[in-house]
Amino acid sequence: MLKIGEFSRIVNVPVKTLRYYDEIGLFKSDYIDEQTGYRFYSFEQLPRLNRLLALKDLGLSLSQIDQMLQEDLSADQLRGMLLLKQAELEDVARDIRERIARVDARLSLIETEDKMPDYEVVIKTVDPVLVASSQEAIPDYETIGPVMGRLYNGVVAHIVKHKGQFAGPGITVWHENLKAEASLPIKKTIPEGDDVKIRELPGDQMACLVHHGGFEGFPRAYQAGVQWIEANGYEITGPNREVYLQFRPDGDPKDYVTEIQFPVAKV
Amino acid sequence: MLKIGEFSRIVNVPVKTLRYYDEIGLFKSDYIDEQTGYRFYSFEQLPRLNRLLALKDLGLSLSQIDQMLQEDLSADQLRGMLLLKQAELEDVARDIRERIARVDARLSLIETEDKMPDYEVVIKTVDPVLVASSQEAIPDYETIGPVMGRLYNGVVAHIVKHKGQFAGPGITVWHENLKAEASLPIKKTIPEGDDVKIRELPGDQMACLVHHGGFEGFPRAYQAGVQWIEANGYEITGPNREVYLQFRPDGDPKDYVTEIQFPVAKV
DNA sequence: CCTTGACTCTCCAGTTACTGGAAGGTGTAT
DNA sequence: ATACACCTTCCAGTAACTGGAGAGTCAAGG
Repeated sequence: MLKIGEFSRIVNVPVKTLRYYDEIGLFKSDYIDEQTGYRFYSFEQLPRLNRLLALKDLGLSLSQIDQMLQEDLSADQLRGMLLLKQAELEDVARDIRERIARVDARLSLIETEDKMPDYEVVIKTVDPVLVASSQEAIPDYETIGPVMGRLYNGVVAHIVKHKGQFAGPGITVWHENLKAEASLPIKKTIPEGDDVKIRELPGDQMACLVHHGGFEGFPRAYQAGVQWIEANGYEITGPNREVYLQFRPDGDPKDYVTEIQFPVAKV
Repeated sequence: MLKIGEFSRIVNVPVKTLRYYDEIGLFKSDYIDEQTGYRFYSFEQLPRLNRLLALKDLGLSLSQIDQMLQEDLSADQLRGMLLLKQAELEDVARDIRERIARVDARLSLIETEDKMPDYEVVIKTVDPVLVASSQEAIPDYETIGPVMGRLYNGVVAHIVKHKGQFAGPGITVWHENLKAEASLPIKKTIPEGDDVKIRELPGDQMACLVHHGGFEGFPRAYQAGVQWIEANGYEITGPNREVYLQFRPDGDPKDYVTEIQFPVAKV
């Protein structure tokens, strides 16, 4: 019989930890002196503790270990739990690799610009949203402003006409060949019009960045977004969007806030 | 101004989390209605939150992020923190890889034996220990018993003669060519004898396994140890040891408990 | 004007696997 | 007798939330 300190030295597990395992019932002392409360351990307990430690080394949680230490588990059950853990570890490993890549990307940005990047890109999952929208190809860059104004005015008019309820800020979806889809989220569906369609913008994983200020700053923001996507091993999988979080046609462009979203997937 | 729920939807961060960040002072709401206690957020706060989220994506802790969000950090300081994090992530990645290897090894053991292995190997750091020891080459396997008996008796006699204090169970160190060193830990140093030397067994990282029963079972235990060491990417770096945790010459061999230790290093 | 339902608030508890410390009892060597 | 190491229990703290209770707020619909 060994006192807790002696046992601790043999198995190289802190006394506190042994007491903790005792408390949660994972590894009980062999015998407790009723007078003093001293815990005593025996050599017969070594195999169980060693198995416990080996399983802990695999990264299993204490409650999983508790299960695996039950005597009556079949080899198949053991295999199952280990396979599960294996998959989990692979996930974590991938995660860490991606993290390292992101740190590397940020470090090289700091090297070139000598400060934190101007735009922060975050990946988030965007929910599907019901919108009324109208689209049109933009002939050239100068006409973006007027055409967008016309499109949004048309959609607003259509929603108002059918007593629809607005549900959020405007979203422009940029299809190929400079075709812009001006959409406004609505709470419930309403009839379609000649130009105004009702549809659901699909939810997706998006790389998002926020631009503060007028539209003249968009090219730099887009560039930052595309750069990040490339550096972090994603690829663009569909039309990108602009969400006009803060915008009024008569407001000061300095106050505009726009979120630019690119649907992405890991390469 | 946005209520917490609206803001939460835009940034895709749970309301609870925003309140938590507010509480710890990492990301305060812009304004709080004194009447109702409602938190209000503004679009101007988006950049800070996005930077926060981006840094969180790198795996930084909230307190590290808090530091990095200070305005007055130089590019060098930022670089330093990121480099630190990078190194830390590399460590974690290595750790995970080793863990995966251990899980794989155990899975293949289960495949072949259809149950948990008989011997559990754990890596632990063994402290240096002061011993009195005596060594001798063993001519062949049959004579191990008598020779070891003679060696240990000699060491015991020497320690008793010099009034040394025993400090733990006997340890046999197996040097090359079947040379056995019978050592007994002592509390304080004592004079050496003709055959009995005083020395410190070095501390080391050891792969350890515990064998219950008589010495006839040692070959299987050794085999299990060596197998594990190979399968888990370690190599043996010195003479292995046997620690006789429970042993009496006149006892029942079934009750013997021996720990076999191999000094190892990652390949 | 009242009700309903969606939001919001604060406060408390729980999560994991321990770790540290305080206050007090025990065992052994000098 | 007295150090001193060792043992006990109990409480608090860690990181980053998450869940729930109980109560107050707000806007829309009947």
